[in-house]
Order: sequence, then structure tokens, then C-alpha cells
Amino acid sequence: MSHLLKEHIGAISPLSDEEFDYILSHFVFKKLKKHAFLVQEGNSVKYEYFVLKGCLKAYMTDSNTGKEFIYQFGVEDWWITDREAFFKQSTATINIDCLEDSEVLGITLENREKLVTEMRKYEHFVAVKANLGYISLQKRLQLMIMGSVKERYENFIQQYPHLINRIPKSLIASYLGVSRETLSRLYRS
Amino acid sequence: MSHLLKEHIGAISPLSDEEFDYILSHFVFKKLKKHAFLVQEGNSVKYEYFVLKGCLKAYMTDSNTGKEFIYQFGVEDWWITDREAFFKQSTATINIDCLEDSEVLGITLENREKLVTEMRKYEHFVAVKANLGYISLQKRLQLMIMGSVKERYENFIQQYPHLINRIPKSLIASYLGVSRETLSRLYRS
DNA sequence: TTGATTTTGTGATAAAAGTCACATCAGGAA
DNA sequence: TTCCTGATGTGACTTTTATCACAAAATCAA
Repeated sequence: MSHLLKEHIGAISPLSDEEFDYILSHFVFKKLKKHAFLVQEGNSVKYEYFVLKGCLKAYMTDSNTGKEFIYQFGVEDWWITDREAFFKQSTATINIDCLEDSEVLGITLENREKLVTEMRKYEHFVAVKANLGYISLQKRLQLMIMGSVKERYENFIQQYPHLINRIPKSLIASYLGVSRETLSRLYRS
Repeated sequence: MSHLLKEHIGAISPLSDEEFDYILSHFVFKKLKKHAFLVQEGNSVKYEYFVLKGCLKAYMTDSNTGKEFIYQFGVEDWWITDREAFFKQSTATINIDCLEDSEVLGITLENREKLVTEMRKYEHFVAVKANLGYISLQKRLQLMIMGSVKERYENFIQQYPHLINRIPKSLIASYLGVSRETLSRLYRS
């Protein structure tokens, strides 16, 4: 049996079909139309989501200027949620909505903890993920502080070549912390 | 018995004296002079460190410009290491050195995994820490992208009031991703 | 298809921050 | 104390990026 989530977890903690079926039974499936919200500011955040299909953006809005900063995109094989609200069981400070029709698998904090407690393999998977996530965030911060706009964009192209023509440049600019005009002017020979 | 590390872990997972003694036996104590390196680029990173006393900086040097970016300070009650090198057991890409005479407790990856496996409480502590660390890094990134230099500095003052007069402004500027001159000019009435 | 909306590019100008240079100030070591 | 080093403040100028404005191109929905 092949399943995107099975491959995903299995890359860190190899799973038997039975183990994976058990894990999968703790998730709920959701199908969303373009522009639909998965997480909305002020609401509670019941799930952490694994993206099966489509594309989403997680962003926060500056209360003064009204401008938005995209802190993460979510496409196939990625996890997305308002991490702080999910783990602290508080209300969302960010929004997540769909750039395309999307399909996700959601797991509640309760089920997540249940799996972590019951299955050493899932606990290991989750711990490794947390570390890798932290490390990649640290690299992004470093690039943001030390790198020029050009370096940031080139790094993005290299890391996410499949997103360049899938996501509007204005959103990529927001992710890179630069105005869309400046990004657009980068490659004038 | 009172111990900084016991209070630190206990705030997340309360510990008996026996449990803490057992945990502590997995750490090694190190005492360092000002300017000494705890982690040096190119070397292996055997330990993750908890700071008992003193002040350290973790930074990376841009290979082109030679300028350094401080990604973390470490003072009492903080953890510090080259996370990526430590977990992947590769060589350091960053340097950590002492701004003051310092004392730290180090734990190897092996001992860390041993404790995580043996003690549910330590595992919980470590998981919670990873989450909190990720969340605070995310906030720092957000502030870096959306906030003005002034907002970033004010946030720093609010978060770390005790560091303002302990660490040179030029290093704080590096942490905030701004030149020391610009930081110095912030508060001309 | 067609009209509307979104996306993208680009000029002109303003604002923010960096860089270089130098002066002053504070603290540590002999 | 006295010298030396590192820390800090600030002027002058340059570079980078944001902002505003508008037009062309692409995409989407009825």
C-alpha cells in the first residue's frame, strides 16, 4: 500500500502497513476549495495538518500597516498549522488559507499525544521533525539577516523550484520579506 | 536541594531529588574563561550546553563579507549549541565563545537519547522545549521581516532587559540584523 | 468568448539603512 | 596613575529598498 503520509513518516521511522493504518485512523480528512480558510485568526486551532494535495499559505497581518507576512507555504508532503495556538490550545494569531483546491489530513493534539505515547516510532518521527524544523527556520533567519534580497530569492528557487511558477511572485516576495517591485526588478540583465 | 538546572527542568516536568541527581549524572561540568571557545567552526560538536553562569554568543561568519551574525546569546538558564551539528553529529558551522567567564553543563547526544528513552519526564521536557524554541524563533523571524529596527530593539529590551547593559551594543546590533551605527542613532530625541 | 480581476513590470521619488571616518569615553592592565 | 583597547556617538555620503503610479499581460469566471 502506498500513501503520501506513510512515505513521509517512513522516511524517518519505517512503518508496517498495520502500524500506518493505526496512525492514519487518528487523522481526519478535509477537502477545501481555493480561498477557503483552514485556520482563522481568533479561532481555536484543533488540528495540525499534513498536506496531501494543493497549496496553502500561512500568514500574519500587521495590525498597524495591514500588510501581511507569509511565514510558510504548504504543499504536498508538508505540515502546516498555527503551531503556537495548536500546542498551547489557544486561539490563532495567524491565518491559513488555500491558494488552490486542497486536501489535508488533520490530527488533534490529543491524538498526537496518544500516538506519541503509544508508539516509539511516532515519537521518534515527531522529535526528528521538530529538530529539522528548528534547524531550517534558523537557516531562514540567518539568510534573512545576512543575505541580500538576491541571495534570498536564489535560495528560494533552489529550495523550492516547483513553487516558482505555482505561486504569485507577490506572495513569494512577502515570504522573502521584500516588496514585490524589488523582487521583480532583480533580474533586469 | 536547589540547582539551576533542576528548577529549569522542573518548571516543565517536576522532579524528585533522586530523579534530578540521575539526570545530572549525565552532564559534564565545564568552566571557561572570557574569550574561550565552547564550539568552533569545523570541529565536531559533542555536547549541548546548559549555561549555569556567565554569557556566551553563538555566531556565524559570512564567508564573503567576513561579517558576523549573532544568532543567539546564552546566559544563565539558557541552552546553547550548534544544533544542526549536534543532532546530525557533523562538524560545526558556527562558533560559540564566552563574553564573560562562564560555567556550563554539557550533555552528549548519546546521554540525551538515553535519558529521553529512560525517563518519560525528560522526554516531555525535551519535546516541550523544542516546541517553545521553534515558536520563539518564528516570532523572531516575523519581527525581523515585519518590524522596523526600532520595534526590533524595543522588543529586545522588553524580552531581555538584563542583557542591555551586559552586552556591547555592537553585538546586540548584530543580533538584530542592523549596523551598530543605525542602532546607536535610534534614540536621538 | 469576453469582460473583469489579478499578476507582473517599470519609472520616479522618498525613506531607511549601510559605510567610512573620526572623536570621545569608559574600563582594564601594567 | 597612565596607557591602551574596545565601546559608543555622530557627521557626510552612498546604496538599497519601499512606495506610488500606471500600463501591459495573463488568468479566471460567466
